[in-house]
Amino acid sequence: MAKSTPPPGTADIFPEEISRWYNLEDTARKVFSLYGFGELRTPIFEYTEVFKRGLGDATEVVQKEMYTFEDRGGRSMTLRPEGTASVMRALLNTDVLNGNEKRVYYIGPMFRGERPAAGRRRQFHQIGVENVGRVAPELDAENIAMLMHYLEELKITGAELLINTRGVEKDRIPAAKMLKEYFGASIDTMCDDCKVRLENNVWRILDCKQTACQEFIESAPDVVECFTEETKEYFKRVCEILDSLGVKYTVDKRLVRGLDYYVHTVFELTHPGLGAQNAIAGGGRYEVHLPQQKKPLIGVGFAAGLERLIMAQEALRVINDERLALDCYIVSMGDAARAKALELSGKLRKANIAVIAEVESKSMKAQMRSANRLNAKHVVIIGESELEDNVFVVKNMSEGTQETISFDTDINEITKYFA
RNA sequence: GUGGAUAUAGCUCAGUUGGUUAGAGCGCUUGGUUGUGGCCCAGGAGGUCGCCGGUUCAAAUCCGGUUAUCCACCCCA
Repeated sequence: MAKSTPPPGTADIFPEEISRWYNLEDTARKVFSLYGFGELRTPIFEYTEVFKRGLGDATEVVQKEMYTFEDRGGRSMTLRPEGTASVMRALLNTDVLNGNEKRVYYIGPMFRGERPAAGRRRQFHQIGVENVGRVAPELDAENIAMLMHYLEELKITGAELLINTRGVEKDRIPAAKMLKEYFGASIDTMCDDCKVRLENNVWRILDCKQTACQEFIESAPDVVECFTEETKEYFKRVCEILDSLGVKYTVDKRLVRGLDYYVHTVFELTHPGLGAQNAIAGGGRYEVHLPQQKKPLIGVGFAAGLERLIMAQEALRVINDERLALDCYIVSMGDAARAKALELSGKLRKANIAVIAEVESKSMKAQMRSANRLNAKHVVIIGESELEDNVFVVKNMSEGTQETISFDTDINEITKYFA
């Protein structure tokens, strides 16, 4: 069949389902602004280096999921696979490097060349926030609290929050060494992915789901033991603040996350209503290195997947089906009446009344059915007799009542009939 | 990249061990007294059964290939 399907992993979003999206976006704007965040819109593609450096060369995302292409000048560009790197690149133009705090959020499409599955698209949409420029456990905790606040407003209940600490660079050197020694002893019996990870990203082994690797991961030494007291204290403070804010969480020592820029607090929010791809949001504290920058940009943030938030809402039967509100549908009989209908529709729209005028010569019954199908609140009827008297009829569809109005009536007066 | 499932009307799906003009519900459309919607009733339109090839007197049905979609692995939002 010659149906037209969009490219794999992409989807058209039709007017009937768009109110879900408005809801997620409007709620985000409302909640995030309560915490002093403003929207930042960055380009949808960047120099490839921004992501390579920003996310880390060894990450899965950079290695095999990016949509990279050459522009006409032969420069390597990449469709953004996530939002943080672009935001940091943009903020270089501000004074964040001097210790000034910036609070921004973004909403938009992201692109990863993965095999589509439930809750996983190649073009998907994220809402993310970044609190950049300062390091404080209070901010890590507030970031998580804001995410929970957002979810609450979306009526998404039953989500599980997992948190962990990744330490900072100086904590990781001894920790990575320890893990390497530990896993090195049994790497021969572990999965192929882990063999690679042992060399370029030992931490990710802790995240491995292969059954063959489980027994080794279970009894792996606790990396936190290698962390400095300062780092441990930082995480403890984050947990304490979350407790005081009444945020429920579970510490998961195996939570690593896939991007290299994370330090200190990392977290993931999962929901049982989603299937295998059950993370609806994730984030943490980060240090992002950008091309030609000596100092990394520091911040804390999260990103939530809009498609997944919608899946969670649907699983919870959160109703959100505002239909297109049509104030008026104009039924006309004959060419002369139709001309009058178009004239009237123009006037009504300028008075902020949403109007559709029927343009086909259908029977009145058919036109009335159309009005009903479109959920019109009122119907204007213009037939031959109305034309003769220079009037039109306004019918209130829910009441079933109707009134006759002269075309000469002042528009402000006419408007009242559509209230 | 690897595995599994599916592919019939705009949508959701039936279609028996191959057998005449391929079905239902919803939707769409026309009408049910001249110009009034929803409910109800009666008609109507709409499908090269994903595509290509094979087996057969005969294929939506069996076989092979191909493409697409979905699900899972993986990874993450």
